[in-house]
Amino acid sequence: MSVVLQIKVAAARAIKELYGVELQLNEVLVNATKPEFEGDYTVVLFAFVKQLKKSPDALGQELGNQLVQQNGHLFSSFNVIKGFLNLSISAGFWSQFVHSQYNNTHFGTSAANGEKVMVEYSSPNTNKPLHLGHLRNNFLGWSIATILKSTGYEIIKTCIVNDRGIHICKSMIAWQLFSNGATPESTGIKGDHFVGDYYVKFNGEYKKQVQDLTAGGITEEVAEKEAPIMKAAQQMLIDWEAGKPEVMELWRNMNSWVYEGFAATYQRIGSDFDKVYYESQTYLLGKDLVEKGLAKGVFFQKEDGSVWIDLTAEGLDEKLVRRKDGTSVYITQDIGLVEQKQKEFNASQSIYVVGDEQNYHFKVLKLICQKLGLPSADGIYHLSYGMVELPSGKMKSREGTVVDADDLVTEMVAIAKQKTEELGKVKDFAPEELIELYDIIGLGALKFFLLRVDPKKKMVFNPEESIDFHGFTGPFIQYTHARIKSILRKAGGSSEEAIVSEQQLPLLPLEKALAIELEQFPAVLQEAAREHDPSKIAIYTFNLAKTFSSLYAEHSIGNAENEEKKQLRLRLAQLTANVIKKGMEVLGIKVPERM
RNA sequence: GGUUCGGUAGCUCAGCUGGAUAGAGCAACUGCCUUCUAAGCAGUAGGUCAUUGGUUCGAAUCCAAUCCGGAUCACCA
Repeated sequence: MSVVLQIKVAAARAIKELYGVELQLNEVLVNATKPEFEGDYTVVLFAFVKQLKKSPDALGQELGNQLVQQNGHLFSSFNVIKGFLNLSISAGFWSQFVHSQYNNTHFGTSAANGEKVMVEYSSPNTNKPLHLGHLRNNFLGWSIATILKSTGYEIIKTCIVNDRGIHICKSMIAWQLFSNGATPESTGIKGDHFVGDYYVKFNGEYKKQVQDLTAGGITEEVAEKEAPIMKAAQQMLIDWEAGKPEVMELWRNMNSWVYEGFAATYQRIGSDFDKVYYESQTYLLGKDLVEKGLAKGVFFQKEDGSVWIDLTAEGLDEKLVRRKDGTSVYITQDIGLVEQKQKEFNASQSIYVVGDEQNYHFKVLKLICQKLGLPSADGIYHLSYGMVELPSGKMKSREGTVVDADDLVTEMVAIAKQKTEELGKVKDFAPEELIELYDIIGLGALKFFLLRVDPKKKMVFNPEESIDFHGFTGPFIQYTHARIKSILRKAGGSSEEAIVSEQQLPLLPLEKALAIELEQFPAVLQEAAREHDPSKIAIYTFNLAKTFSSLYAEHSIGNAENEEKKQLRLRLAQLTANVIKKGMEVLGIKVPERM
């Protein structure tokens, strides 16, 4: 049980005993004490003043006395200022905490709770390579899955690949027209980029054809429909749906090139999936659910035969679920996939990591599933995240302002190499160790940069300024970890025999600050899991590293004043390294032993 | 227009279940490497928390209105 929780419990009990008033734990407000005052944690009393008909000062004195008397192991003293009861936690408590946890590499994590959660993320299109937006998605998805895993959930990571539709046909047509049979192998271009190039070529040619047609006096609207290359793409989609052999073969070929490219990128950035769904195999799902919905009266049919759901009572619109020609729409597939996942995995929660532009879609999806009575409907959770924008605004593929994922990763690793070489601290590393280190640092900087921001918020990436390696960054935290490891190596680790004197030495302010922060890690991890928010971990881990750095600069750890201090500090350092490692691990970031 | 998310230091962001004098990082400036890694530490400077009103012991935080910006409201996916 965390210290904050212990304080709440103790305070609620004391108030009950003193005044006979029963309080809920969440009615007791406990904050960290401001540095200018004496104490570690503060109970805010104003809320009780009216209810208990006591002055804040009298209440504080009585409550403080009661708490210290009854919880001598926890509290050493208290003071009351205005309506704030400042409590000092006893030095013995913190030492005991450090000495009991320093070697616990699972500190903060929870045992399996038997609950199963699906996390769907990444969801690429097979007509273009991954870009910066996908990176945010992948890092978020992987991280939230790992956070949930470390708090006791069983995780199934999934990905739905958008491998069919008109956009795929566009790249296919362009390849037929312009490639002369070129392949990734023959050109040496990574498969996903190779196919993406033909998608771009399609758009270039399409634009040209529309211009030519409008120059001939046709309106733009008609020209867009009549452009031969667009008609060819549409015909190809029809042929694909009909299963025409040569189209299918081309489709399979081009997709296999893309998958090869994706696999390399995923491997590089550390994304992986337990189950991959392909839209080509799921796009017909959900058709029977339309019938079921009609029978249940959840859906209704219009005169032209199209099928709808009326969500006006929920403040939304009428939403189409089947076209008049009998083909299904996007959301119908998604409903079908909800049912499919439920059959396969029967998870209690299903998290979709998808951009906030689809907020409305997921609201509708969940509502429809609930109305259809699908058992997993209530477990649908849209982890909605904001776009990554450039200083000039949104990234636009048409304007060539998309930041490519592979390029960015390569650049980050190159910068990591350059900075490391400038510092010249790892000259004794073997070549392959250096390559690994540059990867760890470059990717660490990138992942931390994208995960340190609240997922809900859109964020800005400026390609002109490279991502920082100082301050609130991944490399700073990695560096802190490497320093601790260096100390521990030199000290030969802390000894197994704890040296704890009878009368606890008071902790120095920085030692105590570090202990307090370390003790909060399990609660932070829980909170990040509950709120689906990795940035909580990023911020916490950074602050922890900062506190350690202050201690490091102020007090010697390996050569402390005496043996007891030395053991305490070594163990504080070791616990800090463990927590940094775990915190970074759930963000998908590795920490080096040296850098 | 409806719905919805946001607006905090020059820049990027914390803080938002109401609590003490609003915090970091970057950029700027000042110190600190003959003792554990200076990718660091200590410090200075930088704020009308978009605006107005309300709720109350107390508001960046809650409510209302207004202004600004994004997303969305497809027989696209």
